[in-house]
Amino acid sequence: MPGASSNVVRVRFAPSPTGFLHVGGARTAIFNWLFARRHQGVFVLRIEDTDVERSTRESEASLLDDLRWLRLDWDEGPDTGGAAGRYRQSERLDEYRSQAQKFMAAGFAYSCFCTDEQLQARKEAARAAGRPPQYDGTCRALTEDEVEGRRKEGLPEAIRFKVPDEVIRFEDLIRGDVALASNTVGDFVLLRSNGRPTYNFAAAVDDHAMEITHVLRGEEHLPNTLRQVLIYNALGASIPRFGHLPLILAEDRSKLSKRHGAASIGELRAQGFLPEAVVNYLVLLGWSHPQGKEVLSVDELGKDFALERVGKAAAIYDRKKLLWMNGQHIRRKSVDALFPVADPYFPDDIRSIYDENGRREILRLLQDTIENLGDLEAECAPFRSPVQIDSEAREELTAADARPVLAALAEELEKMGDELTEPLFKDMMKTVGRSTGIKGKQLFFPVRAAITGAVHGPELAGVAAIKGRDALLELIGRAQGIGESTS
RNA sequence: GUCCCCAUCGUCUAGUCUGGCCUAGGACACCAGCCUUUCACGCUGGCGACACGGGUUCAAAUCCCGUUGGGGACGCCA
Repeated sequence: MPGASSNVVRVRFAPSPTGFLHVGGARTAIFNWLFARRHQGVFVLRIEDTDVERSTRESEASLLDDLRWLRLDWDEGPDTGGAAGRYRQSERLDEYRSQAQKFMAAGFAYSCFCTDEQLQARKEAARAAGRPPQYDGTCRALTEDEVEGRRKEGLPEAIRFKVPDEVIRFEDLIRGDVALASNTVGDFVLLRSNGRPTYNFAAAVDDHAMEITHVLRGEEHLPNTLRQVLIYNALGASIPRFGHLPLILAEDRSKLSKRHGAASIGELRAQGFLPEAVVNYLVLLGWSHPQGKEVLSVDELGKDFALERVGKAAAIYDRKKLLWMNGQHIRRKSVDALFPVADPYFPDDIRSIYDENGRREILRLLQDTIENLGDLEAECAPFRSPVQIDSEAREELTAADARPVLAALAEELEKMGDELTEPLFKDMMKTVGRSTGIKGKQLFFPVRAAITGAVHGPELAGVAAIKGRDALLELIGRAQGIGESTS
């Protein structure tokens, strides 16, 4: 595919399949995806599984799964094929090996036979002496004979890049002019002694082979960018544009990592966050809409997103605002659009009591109150069977006014046909109020307590209509029993 | 330790490039009130920041320098 260059924007998201997708990675993926969208470009998904020990196919599968859930569709990737053919680095080993050989031949790289122990010892010594713990170039000076000798001894052989002494300058899409001195890094490994490439080598070789035009990634990669540019130079290739995104930090201001609670996308999904809310929230960590809009649809984001409005300062991940954002998106959806995604979050007992229409009605009632779909579990309490009566509700049922109110309501219910609607229930309550002379909270609390088991909850008439006459009569009967036994 | 990056309300941010319109705007959270039979939703209001010190300038949140603070990177991890 080299040679097929054109002006299309090509970006990539290149996770390593060593764990779950987490908000930091997701944010990087989102920015790349949005950038591709905005420029009618190509979004490439590449799997960086060069670490044999830690990479797993399960992680890869869950990564793709989370990406799909976020609706970040890729144009080229491990499952789609594409111009580059292979999008897993483990399937591209021949590329890295042959490139490493070319570097050796051209004098850009050399063999290294240092052992882990030696490396470790020198690193500690350097640290103790207050020097940066970089590779000291021991094997750089090896003669051809010495190299041959070590090979014959069967020593493990790695290939290191001969870092030239120079200053790399480039215009970062987000941070502006960046100058990085190559003497801040030692001769780094290109090919491990097990024949696998390291991250920096594989990433640079692939970004070049896949004709990536813009590399958007977290700021922690700035030192890697230096190494990768050096490789690009050795390749004789022109470098892509780089943009280093500000980091997402945990509440304690350290880099957000797996230890920091529910920061994995999978968990957010399990808890009932909507993908559009997660995307919306994460984009706002570092980017702001030109008109200051906050609640945005994915389409709006795709239309208005631009790197120019991405800031440089790290941002702290705030779950409270994510929750608020999620509530906003839940409320924006029509019940019909929300139902398919919300339905799996109904607890099993509710599912067995109410059919699809029943659950849809419950959702309609709860849509304005919940912050995430996981709240459905708790908010469904009034609809469970049997209804649990909490202590506050119990107190209401033993109040003096409870007995006449409940009796009158039961009487009204007995008189009606079987179709109980919200307006009908409201009328009944009016009638009960008139006949008993009780009004306001004294009128409503006992009824609420009897039919929902709590003094707080969704709109009473709505609950009543969903439950229906027979269930109501039964609940009232039970409540009357409680009122009498305790009074 | 060395190198690099960053710096506006507790948090996300607008404003900074192109100094004056900034007695610094919005959002989350928090507090109060309203709405409501309740909780929530919603609405209204309140609290709350230009890290500090020097310059430059008629004028600085905005430009420059320093200090402090925070973060990241220094792997045969990515």
